[in-house]
Amino acid sequence: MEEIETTNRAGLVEKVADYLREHIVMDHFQPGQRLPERTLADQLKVSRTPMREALKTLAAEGLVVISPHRGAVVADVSPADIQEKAYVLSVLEQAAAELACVKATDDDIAELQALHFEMKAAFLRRDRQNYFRLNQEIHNRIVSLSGNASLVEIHGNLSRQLYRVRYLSNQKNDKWSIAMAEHEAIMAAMEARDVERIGRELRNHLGKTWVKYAHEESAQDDDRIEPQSSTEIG
Amino acid sequence: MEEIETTNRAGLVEKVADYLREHIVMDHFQPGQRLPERTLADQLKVSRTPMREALKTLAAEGLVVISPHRGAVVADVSPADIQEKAYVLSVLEQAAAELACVKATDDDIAELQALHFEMKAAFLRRDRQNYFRLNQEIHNRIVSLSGNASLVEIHGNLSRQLYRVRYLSNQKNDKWSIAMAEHEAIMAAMEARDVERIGRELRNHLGKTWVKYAHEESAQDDDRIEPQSSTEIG
DNA sequence: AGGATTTATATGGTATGCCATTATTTCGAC
DNA sequence: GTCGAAATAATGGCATACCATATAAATCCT
Repeated sequence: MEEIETTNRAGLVEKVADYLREHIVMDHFQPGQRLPERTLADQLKVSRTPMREALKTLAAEGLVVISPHRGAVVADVSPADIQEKAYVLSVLEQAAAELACVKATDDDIAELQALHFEMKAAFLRRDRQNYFRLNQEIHNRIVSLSGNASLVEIHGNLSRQLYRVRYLSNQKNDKWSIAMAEHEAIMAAMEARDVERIGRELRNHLGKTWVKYAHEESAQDDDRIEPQSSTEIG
Repeated sequence: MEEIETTNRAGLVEKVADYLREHIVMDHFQPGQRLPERTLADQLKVSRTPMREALKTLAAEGLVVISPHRGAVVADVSPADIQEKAYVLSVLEQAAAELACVKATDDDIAELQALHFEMKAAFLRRDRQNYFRLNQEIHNRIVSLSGNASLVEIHGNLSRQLYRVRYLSNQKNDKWSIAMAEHEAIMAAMEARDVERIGRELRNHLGKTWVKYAHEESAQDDDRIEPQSSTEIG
């Protein structure tokens, strides 16, 4: 069933980490669920060592929690945790947007707008999948345009920790139009290179779109994106 | 010479990580220096496994960089890196201070002021050691008072990454009085619970005190704090 | 003599075995 | 019958041996 290519074992821990991350993020492992290294290692046909290191990596990313002599469990992100992390994320994205607003080239902004219109297309088609993906890409792109590597890295980590709840939220969020309007405003501010305004819009946009949907999760189990990870990893 | 207590081996990786972190942060390992796991493990009388995991932990914290099949080296924090990280740190501390300004109890603020006056005492005595320690503690305390665990954690990581340069900067910084004045202003804003003002003051305070001292490091090797880690670890 | 190729050595990556700790289950006593 | 204690099973922590790769050095060819 689940197996990882046995030849070319270089970077095994990365593959295992990616695999586990995908499954955690896609909510195939419930929060609080134990991740016994021996069992998982056997299932993936790898030894315990890369599994241990992969779990440690995910622990550093905040997706799992490792307790001494207790092992690893999927991080249980409480509603309070989600709000806290979401707040930090909004702070980081605001800072990033302000930097990007100044440093981005016209081409960068053009590309951003292209993505924005792609997303709008997905929005009009009620294509949740692509809407979600493009939304993510736009936010990540803005952070990248800040030109601050540290900011990019920290934002990425935090974003991953919130990926699951954001994904689940997107599945049931009926306030697409509001989010779209906010995105329009953000893009306009970026185009006008209005630092003050983009900060305000971004801060306003985040923190209210999907936070309140926290922990209504697992309400429906159908219509999920299949991780495809077994094929990607092998 | 360097050895770790053989009994009570619970949490060995933490001890090893603490040991290495201390030495890196105290600049006993130069940036770019290789950290061969086998050699270090032998020196510390531990096996490679906890050493590997400790290095992985430090890599996650950004203190070392691990390249595939190349091993771990002490992270070389370039001046550009320092500025980037320092900027993110200032953003985080500003956000934290704004939260703390609202959420802190009167007792919290009183304790903060007590620390502030202790620091002022150290300042008047030209006691760099305690001035530095108290300064650190005050900043960390403010972040704690934000009540945002995620913010505390991320700030802590980033702060550790900058500890070395901040420490070295403190050794030669002759602009103590300016920093002190800024601290006074921050405390005043906190006491007045003026969110707007504390954000401004904090943002102003950080980013100019020690950033420009980046990478003038290793100018003097005397008058350092000895890590004391061999005794702490054992 | 200089450069390239090959080989040797050092170092990281992975697998596995043993030991310590913890959780669970069962048996006994109240 | 229930609560507690002890034993056993399950799991993580650590050590070590083996394998793959990269870097270096040395030798050979040009």
